[in-house]
Amino acid sequence: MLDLDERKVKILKAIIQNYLETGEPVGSRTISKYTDINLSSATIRNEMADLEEMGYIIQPHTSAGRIPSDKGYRFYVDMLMEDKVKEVDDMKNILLEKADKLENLLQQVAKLLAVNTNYTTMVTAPQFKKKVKFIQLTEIEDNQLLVVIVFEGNIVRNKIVNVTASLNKEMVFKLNFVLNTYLQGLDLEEINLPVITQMREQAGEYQIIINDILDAIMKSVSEEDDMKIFTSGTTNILKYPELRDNDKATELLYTIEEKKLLTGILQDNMDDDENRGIQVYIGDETPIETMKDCSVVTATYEIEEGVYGKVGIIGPKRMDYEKVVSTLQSLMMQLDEIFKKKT
Amino acid sequence: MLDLDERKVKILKAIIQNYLETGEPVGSRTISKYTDINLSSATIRNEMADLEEMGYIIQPHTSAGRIPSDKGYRFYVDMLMEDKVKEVDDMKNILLEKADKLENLLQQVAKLLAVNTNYTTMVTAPQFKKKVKFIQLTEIEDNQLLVVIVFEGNIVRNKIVNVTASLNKEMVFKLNFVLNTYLQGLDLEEINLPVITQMREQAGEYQIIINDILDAIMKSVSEEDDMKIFTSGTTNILKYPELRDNDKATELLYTIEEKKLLTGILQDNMDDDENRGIQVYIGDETPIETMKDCSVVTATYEIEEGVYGKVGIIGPKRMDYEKVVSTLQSLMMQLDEIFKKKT
DNA sequence: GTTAGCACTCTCTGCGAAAGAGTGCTAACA
DNA sequence: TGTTAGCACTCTTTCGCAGAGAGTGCTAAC
Repeated sequence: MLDLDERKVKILKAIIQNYLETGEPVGSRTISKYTDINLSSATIRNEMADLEEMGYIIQPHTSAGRIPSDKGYRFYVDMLMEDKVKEVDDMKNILLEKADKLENLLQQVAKLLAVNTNYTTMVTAPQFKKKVKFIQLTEIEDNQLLVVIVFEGNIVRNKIVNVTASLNKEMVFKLNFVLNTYLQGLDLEEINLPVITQMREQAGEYQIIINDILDAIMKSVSEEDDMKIFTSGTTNILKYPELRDNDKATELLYTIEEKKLLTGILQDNMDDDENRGIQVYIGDETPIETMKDCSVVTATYEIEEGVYGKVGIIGPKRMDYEKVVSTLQSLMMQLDEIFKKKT
Repeated sequence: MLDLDERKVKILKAIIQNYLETGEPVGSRTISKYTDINLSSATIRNEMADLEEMGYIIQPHTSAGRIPSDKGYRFYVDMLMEDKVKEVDDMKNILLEKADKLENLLQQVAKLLAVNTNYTTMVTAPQFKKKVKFIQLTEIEDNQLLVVIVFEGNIVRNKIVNVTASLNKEMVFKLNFVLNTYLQGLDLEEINLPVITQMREQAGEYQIIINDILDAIMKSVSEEDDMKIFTSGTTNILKYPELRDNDKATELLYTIEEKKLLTGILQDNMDDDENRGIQVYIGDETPIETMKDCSVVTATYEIEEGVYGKVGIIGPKRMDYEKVVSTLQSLMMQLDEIFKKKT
């Protein structure tokens, strides 16, 4: 990687930056004229030939300028990017105003990011810890039970359960008591057969219902758990001619609509401690086939100790990495503040 | 409208059907050869000239065949369509399996329809009656209150409220009692100042919290109420060359992504009794500007007495109206069954 | 090591010719 | 009088080709 002398680096940087702006292949003349590198186009040409041989840039055809290769972008992202510390519009206020419910907040985050960056964005809901805080049963009809479950972190889920037996207050009271006694503080994984058997015994005559309720609990979690992903700015993709072409755009849009297909890149290595920062996937580096012509930048946010979600931005390979990265950094900080305040 | 003799009608129908299939302008020769109308192309040409003059068909340019005008489509939809009573794949079973929660069910409906028709689909959540069935407060932290509201029709909403005062069991109990006494059975519109004042008086020292809670109730309704719309098959639009072109596709996709923009066509005249059936909007007839080159077919479903939602299908003007209409009809019947069973 | 110069390559644009499709009109036919 | 065959005409689409433009690689000179 360090086989580049200073001049080559300068030229490479100039090529990439120019290409990021224009999206057109960059010729030697452009570099020699419009940068502070005072060399003739011929010299630049020689250097460019070298850079191409080394794989940092590519010539679409013989008589065109050069465009960065994936390797070139990689080098740029790793070594050349300057930290634009410019404070991005602070979104915090807008976010706090609009969003009281987590879902809405995340949707808003996606939208704000999309508007700010002009790329497509995606946000996953955090994978909350499934520790039961308490459970509350309420009778709503003679044979219908409303089950409200509050998990650690104040995640609330509710579900209506139809029971076969006819209900009465005593029964509901007892069930409430039993359920809470046994399940409070338990992780979902900890609700195993021994616990269930014990509860059954305690419940006495009502034990048939216990099953129904446990079912509901499990379902209500796994259901939402199948990865809620919020997206925004889908159509931004069509703003970039290199993606708009052919059927690539269609495939891409389809991938984004079928949100499940995005998990590949958003779930990727959430547990790996190293990958908590900002990650950049360039072209082929992406785990998602249909995004081979794109770059994706992801970041991890933390809602509270140990509860993570991800934010991602999808754009053309020539995306404005600096802006995207700094915007994400800024966003992460602001989200941190929001969540800390909330707790 | 009845200025068309039988032969003209036959020819018009042939033109439209052919165009629906191919998407290409239809020439006189095609009609004379590939239909059971035994006339020479010359005769057909004469008739076509007439039809054009009357506004049913259009010539994109002098030496091209004819394509239907909006008026032509309208005539076709109103007069010529045959009821394909063919039973469409019964979706009921798939639906019942997959969807226990209303939201999921509606999302599934959208998806199924999209897959079945190859068009873009949208489904609105039903506008439920906002009659309070009961309210339940639970203390989850020292200064946090979980408010669960169940509305008529077993729609459940929950919200966490931060209160300034520190809570205790007595307080929560009393508030629960007061709220339920006063609000049960009330429509949200009926919660007016007198009621609120009375409640305040009853609540005594806790009256500050009452406001917070009422706020939460109102918010939790209006929030979800801002029209949940589910869409699916967005990218299907790109399958039709006449829409794929230019920036029209982009605009369309944008309209669909910004689901709020769809309310124009989905909320339209829900109260009008006449419009409960299946409605077809052709080209300019649509209330949504960006869909001028599309046709939209909507249908109204009824979840229970007086609670309606809409289903819509967006496609090119040359959409397969017969199939779409019959699919929707079949879907409506199946939804009816599902909802009746549920209640 | 740098640069000027030049031949070379490739793409893009515009243009005209040719092909193809379909029409409208006229004249003949039943 | 309605239907049809025939033909000239119009318009689009396709193709090839020439010329312009952009950029290169190489060579030779500085």
